[in-house]
Amino acid sequence: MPEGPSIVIMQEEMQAFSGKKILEASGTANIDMNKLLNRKVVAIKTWGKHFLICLPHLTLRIHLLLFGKYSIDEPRKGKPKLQLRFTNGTLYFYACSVTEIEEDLDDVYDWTTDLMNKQWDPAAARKRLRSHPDMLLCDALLNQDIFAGAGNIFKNEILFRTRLHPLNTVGAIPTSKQAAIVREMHTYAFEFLRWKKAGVLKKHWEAHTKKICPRCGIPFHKEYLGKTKRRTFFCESCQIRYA
DNA sequence: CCGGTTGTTCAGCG
DNA sequence: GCGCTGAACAACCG
Repeated sequence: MPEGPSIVIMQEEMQAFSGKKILEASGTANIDMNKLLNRKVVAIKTWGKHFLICLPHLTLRIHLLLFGKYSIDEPRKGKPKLQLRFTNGTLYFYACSVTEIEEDLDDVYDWTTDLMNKQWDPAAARKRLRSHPDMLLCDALLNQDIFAGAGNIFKNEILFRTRLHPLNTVGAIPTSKQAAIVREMHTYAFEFLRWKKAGVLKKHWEAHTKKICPRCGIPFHKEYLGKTKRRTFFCESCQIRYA
């Protein structure tokens, strides 16, 4: 579930609870459930992979990590980390991280970094990318300070679309390629959203989990690369290595 | 049925 | 203090 577009879908599914009062709060998360009682959800927001339930002067930050799941009205097996009952239904969150944010969200989050946000700023993203010349592309494309909401699927698909080898450093590639990464990231984010909603996301993968390059037909490499050591699928022939 | 993973944080170590 | 490694979390798919 966890990449940015999936969190936007979750937000849409839970939007009916915005404006509602918490009648019951429980779960294994290490927060004080009592203080949530009778408080009104003033907004539900997202930033990258962060799902934000805003109460007056307090925000619950839910991160699904790798395995997290949620449901509405239908409890799953296992103990929820957080369960919130409202007049119009109950929200369940499993295997996730739940933390509290006391500060003003605008002081915590740079909304221009979030691929899914209206305030997404490609020029600012190019600048942030450029500021890490020694970072490998396979790490940069997962960096939430540069591309909030991007995940491993994004990384593999964008590197393939831009014909860039994952082991290039940011500084080694042309400025035009840096711009192409930023552009494709944003384009793919909304394709991901559309395809995920339609249940056809996997069908559109060109690189992620693939064994053969769809462009030239030779076998993909599958390696765990970079500081992030995440699965990377790439074509040694089609994806250019500058340095 | 087991192995692997759309992710992040933190403890422990050198 | 730094960077690196591994653990922890714990659900589902193939």
